[in-house]
Amino acid sequence: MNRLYSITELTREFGISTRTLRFYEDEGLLHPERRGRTRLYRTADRHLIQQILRGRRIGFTIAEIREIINVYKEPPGESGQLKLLMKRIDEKRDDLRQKRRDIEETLTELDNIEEACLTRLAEIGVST
Amino acid sequence: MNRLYSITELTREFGISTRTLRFYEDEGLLHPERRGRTRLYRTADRHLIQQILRGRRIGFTIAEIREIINVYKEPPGESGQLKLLMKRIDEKRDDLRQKRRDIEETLTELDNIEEACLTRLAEIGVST
DNA sequence: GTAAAAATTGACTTTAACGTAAAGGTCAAT
DNA sequence: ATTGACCTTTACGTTAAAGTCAATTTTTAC
Repeated sequence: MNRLYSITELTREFGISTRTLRFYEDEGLLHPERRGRTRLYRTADRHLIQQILRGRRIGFTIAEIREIINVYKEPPGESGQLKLLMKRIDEKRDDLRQKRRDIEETLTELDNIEEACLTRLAEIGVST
Repeated sequence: MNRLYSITELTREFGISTRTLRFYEDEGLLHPERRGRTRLYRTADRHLIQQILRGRRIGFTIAEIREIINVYKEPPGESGQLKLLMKRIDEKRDDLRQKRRDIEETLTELDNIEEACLTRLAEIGVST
């Protein structure tokens, strides 16, 4: 399954625009091949896009996403750099854990609101 | 404990700027009292700010936060409105669940990267 | 081989969520 | 009465992440 994807094929699959994919390319997140001037995306690119979108959904900036990608591509070799990276990772992790707590709380809150809605509907006498 | 808070007191507590609090007020999220021209925040306002910041952390827009606040203030009385609201809530919930999955995955990923860092450090021969 | 559909680049625009700067009012302490 | 710490409003600036538009190619379909 090492087929090639066109840009619109991917925009449809992921619900994003061509502008977005080119923007990510300009930002150095993607490097699709070219046949002439036309972009051709491989499976690896597809995976990268999934990661990028996942990062985007949880509020990472392009710069942060690029940083993670780059770490995968070439992890730092020097011990100072490695330690710094680990510190940054720890911070990010705390961030994400806080976010997860926020989400739990908000989910509970939404449950409560919905409950109240149902009660209200019952009062009004509407069958759900 | 129904004391009053000044604007800077709250900015310090929450690590935000006065600009931000005034902005939230302009956006109709907060309505602190006034003594003369000076804003005075009550405990209820403090709680609201916490909710606002929580919403912000998980990526809600001001409009979405305002919407939630307003639902609390005056839940819709008409059945059509209620049903619409419930639909919106369901969507938001799906959103948040997706986000939670994204966070879990990313946390795992960060663990892996950190692991790799530790391995690398050991190779280099640095004692952590 | 030609027309329509799809892709390209480049430049300009937009939106949200504040930041920042100007220009000053208030009040307590020195 | 001056300093310093806070407070105010108004208004323009900034940044990230695309959206939009126009003017070309390029590809695909017939």
